[in-house]
Amino acid sequence: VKHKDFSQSTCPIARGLDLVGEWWSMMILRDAFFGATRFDQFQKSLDIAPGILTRRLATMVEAGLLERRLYSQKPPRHDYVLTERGRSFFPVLAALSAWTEEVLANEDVARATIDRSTGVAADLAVVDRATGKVVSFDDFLFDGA
Amino acid sequence: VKHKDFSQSTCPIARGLDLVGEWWSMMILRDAFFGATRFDQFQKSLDIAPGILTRRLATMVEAGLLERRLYSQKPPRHDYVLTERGRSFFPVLAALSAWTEEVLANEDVARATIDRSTGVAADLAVVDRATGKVVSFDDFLFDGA
DNA sequence: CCGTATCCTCCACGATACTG
DNA sequence: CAGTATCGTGGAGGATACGG
Repeated sequence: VKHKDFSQSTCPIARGLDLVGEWWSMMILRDAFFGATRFDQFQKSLDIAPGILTRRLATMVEAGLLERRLYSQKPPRHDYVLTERGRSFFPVLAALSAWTEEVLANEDVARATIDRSTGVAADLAVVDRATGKVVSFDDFLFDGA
Repeated sequence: VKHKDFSQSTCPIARGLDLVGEWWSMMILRDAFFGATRFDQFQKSLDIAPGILTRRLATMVEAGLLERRLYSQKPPRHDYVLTERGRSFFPVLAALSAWTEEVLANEDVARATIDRSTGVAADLAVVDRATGKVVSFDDFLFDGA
């Protein structure tokens, strides 16, 4: 029996984490956004055990984030390419990356060690498409109340 | 010895996940954004075991996302309130929430089960503050290349 | 080069009982 | 109400060997 199963949850955050919440998933997506498609590209870049990479790749294909595309008949070889759904996850990763950089900017030690080239964006904001307004926690509070 | 320790990683995504990557962390943040501050508010809302809630709360305080604030001397009682760092995580959660709703909008069964009130935003976009442009994967590709 | 198979470890999480 | 204490488990992740 699975510990956490939120595939039936009504909360979009829980459902989202159900799809990409495993630790390596986001890292694999990051590499995919950077152009990786081959098994060993992911493997070397992430320094991940091959067995667990196989598993993560499989669940992500199942979740519709990646597509397994045959590029060689014999021996059978596959590319793992982002689906539309996977590509649409980009803003989330960008937001996370931007948040971390913002947070670490205040820590002297961390600043020197952060490699911006592995980040995806510098300074991001989330806006409401309808109004064009920046979505902040304070706005959220007002709207919600 | 810890399995995954990316506190020294140079990748902002890995570092970010190191701070909020545990499954319940984001759910706790969600509740905090919705106004929860007391132990049992989180506990009942999330239906989480008290022991693990204690641990998650402690690590999140340690990570600087929450602040433990004494509101009663005897017996000693605490509020868990968002720090500035915690509040600044809001856009990430908003982006994740928006992504999930977008993804599930195409699934008939899911559509009926999603409760928008537990999401944080209807239709969001992530933009670059400097240019005001919407951040998409395709733009990223062009900029990167 | 692209994985699969196997075995192992550890810790996040679950359940429950209990206390000031 | 606001937790602490204890015990148990499954699965994510690790290491390595092997195969087409």
